[in-house]
Amino acid sequence: MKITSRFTVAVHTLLAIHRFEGKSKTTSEFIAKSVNVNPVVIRRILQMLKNAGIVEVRAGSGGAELSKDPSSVTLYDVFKAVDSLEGELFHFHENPNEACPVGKNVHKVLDEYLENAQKAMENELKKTTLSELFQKLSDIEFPGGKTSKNI
Amino acid sequence: MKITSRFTVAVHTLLAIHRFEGKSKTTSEFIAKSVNVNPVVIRRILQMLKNAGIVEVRAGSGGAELSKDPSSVTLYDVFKAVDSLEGELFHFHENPNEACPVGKNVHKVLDEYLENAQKAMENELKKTTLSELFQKLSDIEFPGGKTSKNI
DNA sequence: CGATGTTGTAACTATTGACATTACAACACG
DNA sequence: CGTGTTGTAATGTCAATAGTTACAACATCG
Repeated sequence: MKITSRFTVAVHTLLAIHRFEGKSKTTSEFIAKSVNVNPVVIRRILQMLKNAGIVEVRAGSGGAELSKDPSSVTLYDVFKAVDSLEGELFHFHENPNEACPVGKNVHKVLDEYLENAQKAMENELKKTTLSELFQKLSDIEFPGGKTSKNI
Repeated sequence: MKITSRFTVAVHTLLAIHRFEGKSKTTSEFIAKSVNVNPVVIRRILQMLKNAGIVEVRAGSGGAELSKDPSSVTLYDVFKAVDSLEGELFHFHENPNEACPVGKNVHKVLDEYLENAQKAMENELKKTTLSELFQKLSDIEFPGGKTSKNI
């Protein structure tokens, strides 16, 4: 029914990695405290982000960092990395009756529109990059912009 | 993770009600056979569609029919009627740590973008009306258009 | 090189929500 | 009135997420 919280946890994780870069070692435990979930959940998500080439994770020594320019990573990339809808956002009932003219054709009638709806959502996510999010967090934290990294 | 199959079942139901109008009594059992689910599932969905003012259901005598002009009912209306996301498509982790600058502000940073993504999807669904779907089903069933109702 | 802290991952549990199913009272209409 | 249907509650089943424990593999520091 809803999209997993993995997605927002992943974004939260990336925000934390950036925010505390050079300030704290961003271990799974550290991030877990900020998100308020079990560290294993963070490790699992870090793995998915790693597989998507978005972060580097240091086994042993601990901590994670971005492995891409944040202006080249969109919310969509993060979404795809962790929330594998395996393609489909909408969930079709499995076995419509092929002997019925409606059951036989529902897919042909509907699929196109459902696809478009999903794509509209995904395209919207593609509009936002991590660097925008970092900037926004910074703006919220330091309204004057004094301590912003971007001066 | 995914959107309930209730949505596609509901559309299927509406297609069936229209397709068999005047030809068969569209009881929950009849529709259930086309969709291939339990009749109770159809009754529940018919209730939700009724509450949304989209259909009339005849208790006792049986059957259901559209109570609105199909050109005024969009996929979005159906979606809202049966798949109560209670607002949110995306699912936020519950209790981010307020003591952490990231945990304290994730919502402020992210909400706007998530909302926009959901709205993009919903707006896409608003573009399609039931009458378009009926027409499309008819076109698929009767490619020549001979038996189409719209001659 | 060994102690320490961390990741990577498996295994198990708890919880949640959708859907299936059974059952039956309320109801409409011939 | 009898039949077939809806409306709805109660219960069962199943899949997926997330929580938790546990531990081997690994990196780094002293």
